[in-house]
Amino acid sequence: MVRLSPITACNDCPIRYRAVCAECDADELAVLEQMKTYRSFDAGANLAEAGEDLDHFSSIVTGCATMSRTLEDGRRQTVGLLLPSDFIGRPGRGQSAFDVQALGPVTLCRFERHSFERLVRETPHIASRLMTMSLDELDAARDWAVVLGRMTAREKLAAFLVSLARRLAQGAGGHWPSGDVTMQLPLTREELADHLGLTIETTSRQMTALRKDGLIDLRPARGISIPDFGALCIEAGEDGDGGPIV
Amino acid sequence: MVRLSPITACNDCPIRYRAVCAECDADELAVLEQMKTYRSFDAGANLAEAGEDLDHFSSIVTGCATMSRTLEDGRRQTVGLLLPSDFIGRPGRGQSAFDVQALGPVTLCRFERHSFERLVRETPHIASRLMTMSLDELDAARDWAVVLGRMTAREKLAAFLVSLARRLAQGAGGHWPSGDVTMQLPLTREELADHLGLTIETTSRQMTALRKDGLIDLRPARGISIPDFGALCIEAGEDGDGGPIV
DNA sequence: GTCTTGCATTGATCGAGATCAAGTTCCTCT
DNA sequence: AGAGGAACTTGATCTCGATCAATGCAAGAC
Repeated sequence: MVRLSPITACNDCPIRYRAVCAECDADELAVLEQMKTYRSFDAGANLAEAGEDLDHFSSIVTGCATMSRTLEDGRRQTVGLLLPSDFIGRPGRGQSAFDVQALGPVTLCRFERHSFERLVRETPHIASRLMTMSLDELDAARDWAVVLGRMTAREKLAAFLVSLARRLAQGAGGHWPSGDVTMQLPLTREELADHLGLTIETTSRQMTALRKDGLIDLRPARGISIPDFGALCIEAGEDGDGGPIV
Repeated sequence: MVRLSPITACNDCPIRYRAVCAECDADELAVLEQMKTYRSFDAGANLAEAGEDLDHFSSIVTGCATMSRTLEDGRRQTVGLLLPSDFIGRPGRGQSAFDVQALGPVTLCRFERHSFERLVRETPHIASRLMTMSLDELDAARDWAVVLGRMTAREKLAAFLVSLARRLAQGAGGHWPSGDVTMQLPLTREELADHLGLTIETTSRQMTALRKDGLIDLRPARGISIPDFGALCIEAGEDGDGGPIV
C-alpha cells in the first residue's frame, strides 16, 4: 500500500516550478533534496485523516487526491481536489482538519514536519511560495463556496469541468483552454457528487443532459471531451469574456 | 461616507493582539504606526469591489463587513463575514476577487499597498502572522463549504449562529461559549440568507422554528439569546463534545 | 398623530434535486 | 471467453426549500 519510491533529482521533478519549491534557487533546492522522501500510495489510500496527528508535509508529484469531511451520518463533502504540485498539510498546526484520500495511484514528495517548519522560517523563497499557494487556495475555496451555495446542479457540473480543464492545462504547461479540450476525470460519479454537493443520480443526469445538449462528449474510462470550451464556460455562469481572472 | 478618523495609538488599539500586527514588537509597531491611517465608513459602504484595483490593505478595527460575490442574474453568495481584526486585501495581487461591504459603521486601519508589501517582505513577524491568518481563513472557508454543500437549512442556521457566537466571544477576549449566550446579529435576514445559501423566507422560517423549539430567543434589534449553547451545537451537527478544534 | 419605508414573518403553491428502485455498461479476475 | 461486481444510467415518486403573495411591525418623516 505504501512504498518508498526511487528518488528523482529535484531538477528532473515534474513539479519543480509549480510546487512549494518553485522559487528556490540551487542552494535551497540542495537542502530540500536532502530532506525529501518519495512515497507511493495505491488508489484509495488515506493520506491523512481529519483530527489525526500529522508529522509530515507533502507535495503531490503524480496522481490526484481529494480533501473531504464526512459527517457522522455519512454525508460527505469534498472541499478540494488536489493535483500534482498541491501541498498537503498546514504549517503551524499538527493536525489535519480534513480527510485526504488518494483517487488513483499517488506519489508524494514528503518532508518531516519539524525540519520543514524550520526551513520555512529560514527560507523566504519557501515561505513566500507557501503564502502565494495558500492565498490561491483560499480564493479557490471561496469561489467554490459560491458554486455550492448558489448554483444549480447543471451549473455546478459545468463549473467543475471548466475549472478542472484549466487546472489540468496549467499543470501540463499548456495554454488557457479554448476550443476543443479532452481530459480524463480523476473521480468516480460518487466522488464527483461529493464535490458538487449533489447525489450520484443528479450528477449522472446532469452529465447526460450536458451530453445531449452537445456541450460534452463522454468517452470510455471517464474520458470527457469538450467540443467548445467557451460554450461550457457560459453554462458555468461565466460572463462571455472567459478571460483568466488570476 | 468616508471619513478620516482620529488616529489611536497602536498600543491602545482594540485589535492590537489579534490583527496582522499581533506578533510585532515595539520597534515594528513604531513603523506600522507611521504607515497607518484610520478611516471610517457608513453602513452599506463598499470597501472593495470584485475586479476593482485595490491600492490599500486594511484591518477592521470596529464594525463588521461581508465578503461576497453577485452573479449577473442577481444571485449573491457571501463567502466570509469580516469582524474586528480581520484583514481586507490580498498581498501579491492588486485586485479584489470579491465585493466587501460594510454592514454597519466600520473603522479601518489602512496601509498603502506597496509600502505594506515591502514591510511584509522585510518583517517576519508580520509575514508569519499573515500566513497564520490566511490559513485560518482557508480552514474556515472549507468548513463553510461543508455547511453549504451538505447541510439542511436548519443546520446551516444553527452552524452560523454557533460560529458567530464563538468568534464574537473570542474577539471580546471571553472564553469558549457555553450555557447561556447573548449577542447581536450584525446582518439583516437578507444578508444572512446570502451567507447561508438560502432565501430570506426560508431563513426566517428556520429562525422561527429554532425559537419555537426553545433553542434561541429572538429579541428586538436583531438580538439573539441562546439559552443552551451546547444544544445549538448539536443542532449544527457537531458531535456532543463541542470542544474547540483549533 | 398618520404616512412612509424597510425589514421580518407567515401562508399557499411549485419545482429542482433527493430518494427509492431497477436496469445497463464496463472492468477485472479466473 | 464468461462470471461477477462495481460504476453508471434511467425511471418514478417524494420532499425540502424556492417562489409568489400578503400581512405584520417598528422607526423615522412630516
